[in-house]
Amino acid sequence: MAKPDNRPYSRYSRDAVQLLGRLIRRARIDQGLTAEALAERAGISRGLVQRIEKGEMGCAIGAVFEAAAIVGVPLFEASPAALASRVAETEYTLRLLPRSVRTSDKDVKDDF
Amino acid sequence: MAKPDNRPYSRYSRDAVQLLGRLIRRARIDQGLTAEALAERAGISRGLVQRIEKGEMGCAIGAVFEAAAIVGVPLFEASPAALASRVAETEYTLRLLPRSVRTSDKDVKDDF
DNA sequence: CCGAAATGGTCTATAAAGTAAGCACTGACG
DNA sequence: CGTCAGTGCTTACTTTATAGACCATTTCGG
Repeated sequence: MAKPDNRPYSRYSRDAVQLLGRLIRRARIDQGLTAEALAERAGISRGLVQRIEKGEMGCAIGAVFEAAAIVGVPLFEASPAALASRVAETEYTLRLLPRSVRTSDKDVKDDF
Repeated sequence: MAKPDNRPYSRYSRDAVQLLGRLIRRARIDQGLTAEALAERAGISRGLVQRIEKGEMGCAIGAVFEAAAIVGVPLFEASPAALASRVAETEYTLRLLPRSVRTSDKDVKDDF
Protein backbone atom coordinates (compact mmCIF):
# COMPACT_ATOMS: atom_id res chain seq x y z
CA MET A 1 0.00 0.00 0.00
CA ALA A 2 1.07 3.53 0.48
CA LYS A 3 2.84 2.69 3.67
CA PRO A 4 5.66 0.28 2.77
CA ASP A 5 6.24 -0.05 6.49
CA ASN A 6 9.63 1.52 5.97
CA ARG A 7 9.68 5.04 7.38
CA PRO A 8 6.83 7.12 6.08
CA TYR A 9 5.68 7.65 9.63
CA SER A 10 6.72 10.48 11.86
CA ARG A 11 8.20 9.71 15.20
CA TYR A 12 5.34 11.44 16.91
CA SER A 13 2.57 9.35 15.44
CA ARG A 14 4.51 6.14 15.91
CA ASP A 15 5.02 6.96 19.56
CA ALA A 16 1.38 7.81 19.98
CA VAL A 17 0.20 4.53 18.48
CA GLN A 18 2.70 2.61 20.53
CA LEU A 19 1.70 4.34 23.73
CA LEU A 20 -1.95 3.66 23.07
CA GLY A 21 -1.17 -0.01 22.58
CA ARG A 22 0.81 -0.15 25.78
CA LEU A 23 -1.93 1.57 27.74
CA ILE A 24 -4.48 -0.87 26.42
CA ARG A 25 -2.33 -3.81 27.37
CA ARG A 26 -1.72 -2.45 30.81
CA ALA A 27 -5.38 -1.75 31.42
CA ARG A 28 -6.36 -5.15 30.17
CA ILE A 29 -3.95 -6.95 32.48
CA ASP A 30 -4.96 -4.76 35.39
CA GLN A 31 -8.51 -5.89 34.89
CA GLY A 32 -7.52 -9.53 34.69
CA LEU A 33 -8.78 -9.72 31.17
CA THR A 34 -7.48 -12.35 28.82
CA ALA A 35 -6.32 -11.29 25.39
CA GLU A 36 -8.87 -13.63 23.94
CA ALA A 37 -11.57 -12.26 26.20
CA LEU A 38 -10.82 -8.73 25.07
CA ALA A 39 -10.80 -9.89 21.46
CA GLU A 40 -14.19 -11.48 21.90
CA ARG A 41 -15.67 -8.37 23.49
CA ALA A 42 -14.24 -6.15 20.81
CA GLY A 43 -15.44 -8.51 18.12
CA ILE A 44 -11.96 -9.07 16.74
CA SER A 45 -9.41 -11.85 16.74
CA ARG A 46 -6.79 -12.50 19.37
CA GLY A 47 -4.05 -11.90 16.85
CA LEU A 48 -5.34 -8.42 16.19
CA VAL A 49 -5.37 -7.66 19.89
CA GLN A 50 -1.71 -8.63 19.98
CA ARG A 51 -0.89 -6.33 17.12
CA ILE A 52 -2.85 -3.50 18.63
CA GLU A 53 -1.02 -3.84 21.92
CA LYS A 54 2.23 -4.01 20.02
CA GLY A 55 1.44 -0.65 18.48
CA GLU A 56 1.38 -1.60 14.81
CA MET A 57 0.38 1.24 12.52
CA GLY A 58 -1.82 -0.75 10.18
CA CYS A 59 -4.56 -1.72 12.58
CA ALA A 60 -8.00 -0.29 11.92
CA ILE A 61 -8.58 2.70 14.15
CA GLY A 62 -12.03 1.38 14.94
CA ALA A 63 -10.64 -1.84 16.37
CA VAL A 64 -8.01 -0.01 18.39
CA PHE A 65 -10.42 2.53 19.84
CA GLU A 66 -12.94 -0.17 20.60
CA ALA A 67 -10.38 -2.14 22.53
CA ALA A 68 -9.32 1.01 24.34
CA ALA A 69 -12.91 1.79 25.22
CA ILE A 70 -13.52 -1.68 26.58
CA VAL A 71 -10.55 -1.66 28.92
CA GLY A 72 -11.22 1.93 29.87
CA VAL A 73 -8.39 3.84 28.25
CA PRO A 74 -9.65 7.40 27.76
CA LEU A 75 -9.40 8.54 24.14
CA PHE A 76 -10.18 12.24 24.15
CA GLU A 77 -12.76 13.03 26.73
CA ALA A 78 -13.01 10.81 29.72
CA SER A 79 -16.79 10.76 29.77
CA PRO A 80 -18.80 9.49 26.83
CA ALA A 81 -21.25 12.34 27.21
CA ALA A 82 -18.55 14.97 26.94
CA LEU A 83 -17.22 13.23 23.90
CA ALA A 84 -20.58 13.18 22.18
CA SER A 85 -21.25 16.83 22.84
CA ARG A 86 -17.83 17.76 21.58
CA VAL A 87 -18.50 15.86 18.37
CA ALA A 88 -21.67 17.83 17.90
CA GLU A 89 -19.95 21.08 18.70
CA THR A 90 -17.13 20.49 16.26
CA GLU A 91 -19.68 19.40 13.73
CA TYR A 92 -21.40 22.72 14.01
CA THR A 93 -18.39 24.99 13.85
CA LEU A 94 -17.13 22.97 10.95
CA ARG A 95 -20.26 23.66 9.01
CA LEU A 96 -19.60 27.37 9.17
CA LEU A 97 -16.20 27.08 7.61
CA PRO A 98 -15.60 27.43 3.90
CA ARG A 99 -16.03 24.12 2.24
CA SER A 100 -12.96 24.28 0.09
CA VAL A 101 -9.48 25.57 0.62
CA ARG A 102 -7.77 27.91 -1.77
CA THR A 103 -4.15 27.06 -2.35
CA SER A 104 -2.38 29.92 -0.71
CA ASP A 105 1.10 28.52 -0.76
CA LYS A 106 2.37 29.56 2.61
CA ASP A 107 4.93 27.12 3.85
CA VAL A 108 3.90 25.04 6.80
CA LYS A 109 6.36 23.37 9.06
CA ASP A 110 6.10 19.64 9.34
CA ASP A 111 9.11 19.00 11.48
CA PHE A 112 7.97 17.30 14.62
CA MET B 1 -13.44 -8.94 8.28
CA ALA B 2 -14.37 -9.09 11.85
CA LYS B 3 -16.28 -5.86 11.64
CA PRO B 4 -19.19 -6.41 9.24
CA ASP B 5 -19.70 -2.68 9.33
CA ASN B 6 -23.05 -3.29 10.92
CA ARG B 7 -22.97 -2.26 14.57
CA PRO B 8 -20.20 -3.98 16.41
CA TYR B 9 -18.85 -0.64 17.53
CA SER B 10 -19.65 1.06 20.77
CA ARG B 11 -20.99 4.57 20.72
CA TYR B 12 -17.97 5.81 22.58
CA SER B 13 -15.37 4.62 20.14
CA ARG B 14 -17.42 5.75 17.16
CA ASP B 15 -17.71 9.20 18.65
CA ALA B 16 -14.02 9.29 19.37
CA VAL B 17 -13.05 8.39 15.82
CA GLN B 18 -15.54 10.86 14.44
CA LEU B 19 -14.30 13.65 16.67
CA LEU B 20 -10.73 12.98 15.70
CA GLY B 21 -11.68 13.19 12.05
CA ARG B 22 -13.51 16.46 12.61
CA LEU B 23 -10.60 17.94 14.48
CA ILE B 24 -8.23 16.99 11.72
CA ARG B 25 -10.47 18.55 9.10
CA ARG B 26 -10.84 21.71 11.10
CA ALA B 27 -7.13 22.04 11.70
CA ARG B 28 -6.37 21.38 8.07
CA ILE B 29 -8.74 24.06 6.85
CA ASP B 30 -7.48 26.49 9.48
CA GLN B 31 -4.03 26.06 8.07
CA GLY B 32 -5.20 26.58 4.53
CA LEU B 33 -4.14 23.10 3.64
CA THR B 34 -5.68 21.30 0.71
CA ALA B 35 -6.90 17.76 1.19
CA GLU B 36 -4.50 16.68 -1.48
CA ALA B 37 -1.65 18.58 0.13
CA LEU B 38 -2.29 16.86 3.44
CA ALA B 39 -2.50 13.54 1.66
CA GLU B 40 0.83 14.12 0.02
CA ARG B 41 2.50 15.06 3.27
CA ALA B 42 1.07 12.10 5.08
CA GLY B 43 2.04 9.82 2.24
CA ILE B 44 -1.50 8.68 1.62
CA SER B 45 -4.17 9.27 -1.00
CA ARG B 46 -6.66 12.08 -1.05
CA GLY B 47 -9.51 9.60 -0.83
CA LEU B 48 -8.13 8.27 2.42
CA VAL B 49 -7.93 11.77 3.83
CA GLN B 50 -11.60 12.17 3.08
CA ARG B 51 -12.48 8.97 4.88
CA ILE B 52 -10.33 9.88 7.83
CA GLU B 53 -12.03 13.26 8.16
CA LYS B 54 -15.37 11.51 7.82
CA GLY B 55 -14.51 9.37 10.79
CA GLU B 56 -14.65 5.95 9.19
CA MET B 57 -13.65 3.15 11.52
CA GLY B 58 -11.66 1.13 9.03
CA CYS B 59 -8.85 3.54 8.38
CA ALA B 60 -5.40 2.49 9.50
CA ILE B 61 -4.57 4.12 12.80
CA GLY B 62 -1.15 5.00 11.48
CA ALA B 63 -2.59 7.04 8.64
CA VAL B 64 -5.05 8.80 10.94
CA PHE B 65 -2.47 9.66 13.58
CA GLU B 66 -0.04 10.79 10.94
CA ALA B 67 -2.58 13.17 9.47
CA ALA B 68 -3.42 14.42 12.95
CA ALA B 69 0.23 15.01 13.72
CA ILE B 70 0.76 16.96 10.51
CA VAL B 71 -2.10 19.36 11.10
CA GLY B 72 -1.25 19.62 14.77
CA VAL B 73 -4.05 17.78 16.50
CA PRO B 74 -2.67 16.59 19.84
CA LEU B 75 -3.05 12.85 20.33
CA PHE B 76 -2.05 12.17 23.91
CA GLU B 77 0.72 14.41 25.02
CA ALA B 78 1.07 17.75 23.35
CA SER B 79 4.83 17.62 23.14
CA PRO B 80 6.61 14.84 21.27
CA ALA B 81 9.20 14.57 24.01
CA ALA B 82 6.60 13.97 26.69
CA LEU B 83 5.02 11.36 24.49
CA ALA B 84 8.25 9.49 23.97
CA SER B 85 9.12 9.44 27.63
CA ARG B 86 5.68 8.20 28.48
CA VAL B 87 6.08 5.39 26.00
CA ALA B 88 9.32 4.37 27.68
CA GLU B 89 7.77 4.65 31.10
CA THR B 90 4.79 2.49 30.22
CA GLU B 91 7.13 0.08 28.53
CA TYR B 92 9.05 -0.33 31.75
CA THR B 93 6.15 -0.78 34.12
CA LEU B 94 4.64 -3.21 31.67
CA ARG B 95 7.69 -5.38 31.79
CA LEU B 96 7.21 -5.89 35.50
CA LEU B 97 3.72 -7.24 35.12
CA PRO B 98 3.01 -10.95 34.86
CA ARG B 99 3.18 -12.07 31.31
CA SER B 100 -0.07 -13.95 31.32
CA VAL B 101 -3.44 -13.43 32.86
CA ARG B 102 -5.18 -16.05 34.89
CA THR B 103 -8.89 -16.24 34.20
CA SER B 104 -10.38 -14.89 37.37
CA ASP B 105 -13.93 -14.52 36.20
CA LYS B 106 -14.92 -11.31 37.86
CA ASP B 107 -17.59 -9.60 35.84
CA VAL B 108 -16.52 -6.46 34.09
CA LYS B 109 -18.98 -3.91 32.92
CA ASP B 110 -18.88 -3.11 29.25
CA ASP B 111 -21.83 -0.78 29.08
CA PHE B 112 -20.64 2.54 27.80
C1' DC C 1 -20.50 36.33 -13.25
C1' DC C 2 -16.88 32.99 -15.10
C1' DG C 3 -13.44 29.73 -14.66
C1' DA C 4 -9.86 27.48 -11.99
C1' DA C 5 -9.52 24.79 -8.04
C1' DA C 6 -11.06 22.06 -4.32
C1' DT C 7 -14.23 18.68 -2.82
C1' DG C 8 -17.26 14.51 -2.85
C1' DG C 9 -18.42 10.55 -4.83
C1' DT C 10 -17.83 6.12 -7.56
C1' DC C 11 -15.23 2.31 -9.62
C1' DT C 12 -11.37 -1.19 -10.31
C1' DA C 13 -6.99 -3.56 -9.31
C1' DT C 14 -3.94 -4.57 -5.91
C1' DA C 15 -1.66 -4.70 -1.73
C1' DA C 16 -2.53 -5.38 2.92
C1' DA C 17 -5.37 -6.19 7.08
C1' DG C 18 -7.77 -9.51 9.38
C1' DT C 19 -8.87 -14.34 10.64
C1' DA C 20 -8.08 -18.91 12.02
C1' DA C 21 -5.38 -22.79 13.21
C1' DG C 22 -1.28 -24.67 14.93
C1' DC C 23 2.98 -24.97 17.80
C1' DA C 24 6.41 -23.81 21.41
C1' DC C 25 7.09 -21.44 25.65
C1' DT C 26 6.14 -19.44 30.03
C1' DG C 27 4.14 -18.94 34.42
C1' DA C 28 0.63 -20.19 37.84
C1' DC C 29 -1.63 -23.49 40.66
C1' DG C 30 -2.88 -27.84 42.83
C1' DC D 1 6.45 -31.41 39.45
C1' DG D 2 3.14 -31.96 36.16
C1' DT D 3 -0.63 -29.75 34.00
C1' DC D 4 -3.05 -26.29 31.93
C1' DA D 5 -4.33 -21.51 30.67
C1' DG D 6 -2.38 -17.59 28.52
C1' DT D 7 0.73 -15.79 25.41
C1' DG D 8 3.84 -15.04 21.28
C1' DC D 9 4.74 -16.22 16.77
C1' DT D 10 4.17 -18.34 12.19
C1' DT D 11 1.63 -19.79 8.13
C1' DA D 12 -2.03 -19.95 4.95
C1' DC D 13 -6.50 -17.97 3.38
C1' DT D 14 -10.26 -14.58 3.08
C1' DT D 15 -11.79 -10.11 3.24
C1' DT D 16 -11.03 -5.34 3.04
C1' DA D 17 -8.74 -1.04 2.78
C1' DT D 18 -6.09 1.79 -0.21
C1' DA D 19 -4.47 3.96 -4.41
C1' DG D 20 -5.57 6.10 -8.51
C1' DA D 21 -8.28 7.75 -12.08
C1' DC D 22 -12.44 9.78 -13.19
C1' DC D 23 -16.63 12.81 -13.09
C1' DA D 24 -20.13 16.00 -10.90
C1' DT D 25 -20.55 19.66 -7.92
C1' DT D 26 -19.28 23.50 -5.35
C1' DT D 27 -16.84 27.64 -4.23
C1' DC D 28 -13.80 31.08 -4.18
C1' DG D 29 -10.92 34.60 -6.81
C1' DG D 30 -10.61 37.86 -10.35
